[in-house]
Parts: sequence; C-alpha cells; structure tokens
Amino acid sequence: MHDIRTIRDNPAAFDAALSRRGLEPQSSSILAIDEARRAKILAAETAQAEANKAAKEVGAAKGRGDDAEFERLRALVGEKKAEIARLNDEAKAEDARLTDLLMGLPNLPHDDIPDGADENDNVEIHQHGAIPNFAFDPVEHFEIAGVKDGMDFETAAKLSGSRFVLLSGSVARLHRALAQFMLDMHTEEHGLTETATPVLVREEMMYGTGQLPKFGEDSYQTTNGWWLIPTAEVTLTNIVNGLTLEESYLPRRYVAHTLCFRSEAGSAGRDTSGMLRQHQFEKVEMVSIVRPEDSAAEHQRMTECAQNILEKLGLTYRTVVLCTGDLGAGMRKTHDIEVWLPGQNAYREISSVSLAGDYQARRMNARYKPAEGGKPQFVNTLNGSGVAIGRCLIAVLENGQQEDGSVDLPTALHPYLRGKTRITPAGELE
RNA sequence: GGAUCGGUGGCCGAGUGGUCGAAGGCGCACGCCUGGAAAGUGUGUAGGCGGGAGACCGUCUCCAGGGUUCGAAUCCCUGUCGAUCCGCCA
Repeated sequence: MHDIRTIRDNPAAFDAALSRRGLEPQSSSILAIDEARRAKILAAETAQAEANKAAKEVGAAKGRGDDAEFERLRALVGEKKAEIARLNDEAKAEDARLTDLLMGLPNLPHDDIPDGADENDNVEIHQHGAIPNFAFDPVEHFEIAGVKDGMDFETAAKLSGSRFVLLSGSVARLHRALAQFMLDMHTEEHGLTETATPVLVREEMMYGTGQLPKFGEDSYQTTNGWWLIPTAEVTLTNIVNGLTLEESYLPRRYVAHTLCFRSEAGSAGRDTSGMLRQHQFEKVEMVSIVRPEDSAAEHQRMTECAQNILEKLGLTYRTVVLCTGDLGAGMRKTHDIEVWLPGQNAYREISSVSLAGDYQARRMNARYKPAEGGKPQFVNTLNGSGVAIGRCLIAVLENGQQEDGSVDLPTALHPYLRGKTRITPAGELE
C-alpha cells in the first residue's frame, strides 16, 4: 500500500523507483484516478453539508411553530438524500479503484540495493569462514551413516505425503537443541523478547503482512477459514496491528520459535530430496517494530543477530543483498544469509532479513505517536529468520560429518545435549 | 455444540432519538506548587478524508454492512469479533 500524498508530491521519483522493478510508470494513471476521486468527494460532501444544515434547522422551525418552513425543510432534506447517496457511491467507487491500484503495486526498492534481473545479480556484502576441506567426499545430510536412521522420509510419506520428515533419536534431539540454542542467544545476548505465538491466524492478519491477496497459493487454510502461518513474521508483526503506540514503546524486538507451513506450490521438483524444502518446518523468527529513521540500522542489527547464530555454530556463510529483480514484493531491502553445505557443494539460503518500511504498517494501520507531539506516524517493520531450524540442522550435520559416518557437533550445542559432543556412525549421541 | 451478555476516543468507562465527537477517569503534554522530586493542583489533549497559502472550514468515524427517521452512539435486521456459563476435549 502506497501513500497517495507521496506520489502526488513526487510522481517522478515514484515511477523511477517502480521502474527498477521493471514496471511501467504508474503515476499519471494513479493521479488521474486520485483527481476524479477528490472531485467526487468534494461534490458529495458539499451536498451533505447542505442537507445537514437544513436538518438542523428543521428542529428550530418546529420549535417556533413555523409549520410551513418545517415542511419545506423536510422536503428539501428528503430530496437531497438521493443525490447524496449517488455522489457518495461514485466517490467510494473512485476511492476503491485507487486503493486497489495502490495495494496491488509492490513496495519501492531501497535506494542502496543493486539493480538486477534475478538472483544472479545479487551482491555479496559479507562472508565468514573458510570453505571447509574434506579428506573424503562429503555427502548430503540424509546420506550420512549416523543420520540415516534418525531422518525417516518414508514413514513421513506414509503419514503425510512427500515433503515431510520424521526425525527420531539423536537427530530429533539435535533439532530441538538448535531451537533452544537460538532462542537463548536471541533473548540473552541480542535483547529480543521471547514470544510463543499461535500458528493459526485470521485471514485479516495474512493481509496485514502481505501474504494475501496475492500469495494465498503458498499457504494452507483450514476448513473454517484460519490460515496456517508460513512464518511467524505474520503473528509477530501483527502484534501491532491496529495500534497507535507511544514512541517510547519503540523499538520493539520479538523472537519466536514456531512451526511454519508452506504449500511450496511453485517449487515442484525442486529440492525434493532431503529436508531442505518441507511443507512443515520449524523456524526461529525475529521481528522488529521501529521508527522509520531507525530502520536501516535495525536491518543491519537483525542481520548480525542471524549471522551470530551461524558463527557460534562454526558455520561458513555469506550474506548477499538482493537485487531489485529478486526482491520480494512487500520489501524494500533484503539480506539473504547463505550457509555452506558441503554435501551440495553450494551456499544455500538459511535466513532472509527484510526491511518492509511502512508497507505492512499501512496495511495493518500500525502507528506511533511522536514524543514531541504531532500526528501519528506509521511504524516501520522488519523481519528475519534467526534462523531456519531444519536448514540449520542440515548445515550442522553436513559440516560436522566425518569419514566414518559420524558427526562432530558444534561446541555451542554441547550444553544443550547434556555434554554429548558427537553422533556415532550408528546414530547414537555420545 | 447450547445459552446469555457485550463491542464507545491512546486506554478504562458514562451515555436509550436532536443541544453528542461524545461526561468522568487513566495516560500524555505544558504550567503552578517544591531546595529537588513525589503527592497535590490548573490548562490542554481523537483519527481519516476533502478544501485552503494559512488562520481555519467542511465531511466521515461510537465493530461492519443494511434499514427506520427530517434527524441515530442511541431503535430494527444481518454479519463479525469478544466475554461468561453449560457440554465436550488435550
């Protein structure tokens, strides 16, 4: 959702920003609708003002006992009614046209992100760790001897179908340990507020964060209308839906560990082996609610929170800033953090940290009252994974694998495994 | 699932047909009081949209949508959300 006044003030800048997304100029048609809309509003309100004035005088006429005037005014108000209704309908129609148009357009990309067509044009901005050298050919996570028994895709397929997994034993334990580790890091070292949220939400919330109306195909809905969240961004961000906050309340920084559900409708055939892409997975998600002037710094801060998790786990990663062609519709700037997976011999996305500006805040009507007074302003929202647990599990397993099929586990996780340090080739924790 | 009661400003809460954008309180802002603070005290304090250079003016908003009426926060209908009790259940 865009601010019509910003477009009015500087249509050229608006078109220039959209053109970076490969879109045709929109401002002239937007402004034409806006002008028509304002003319209709003015007409409707003028008619309404006349009717209101007459209605007010009706009572006075009655009080004076001026029956002739009373009847005349009554008739006048009655006549105006139809005209007002018609003008109002026309004004509403123009307003709806404008809203639909503004809602349907993607967010404006941030000035400092690169132009580009697709993911190949993303730009690396940070890299940590060396590409590990193995004295043997590293395998994918599900091929590691010590992992095979604890990562059961066949039983999961029986239970639920493809793109599900049943974890058991030491793998399930490691999976749980990762979630605990991440939450502790974020709450105790990064200052985020731990939150446990619903995973079923009202449709309205999916509009608030922008999953709807365009991307309903990607998510699941229950028979009675709830949506299963594709990410805790939905619940955490919508905490401030409809609120007017005191400025002193900001910044607000949340973290939650939740299940996430995605239909993966558009990714048939991609990443079908292993647990890289599942219909149901767990993720630790961070969301910040900040003043607009703080959003760029907050974006960097959140990126570092996610990076810190990977560093503590001894993983190699790189951070890229998405180019205009790869940027999500609702976002102004996104950092993807990609972890090195030896089994795939590639970097794969493990976290995505995004700055939405006021795009979501406008949809949610989430504002704050400036401390120095003045009109309420829209907040800025940011979200980022900190990080995807299933993918992190993959990374830990593939990077820790040994030639004998065992897995050495990162020191940071040892306390969460009651001192256990490795998975044996037979799949035992020891 | 059954029954009942509700939805009013940033928050709480009065208000059952016009004088209501709406008492009172909280919160917040500024002032007084104070050595300084607390307490006390005074004043102010909704949002959206439109017009206007501006002062300011108009219009809408008491969950949403319809209806009754010259006139609706108030009456009627529908929807929606919430609470409580009962039943069922982890």
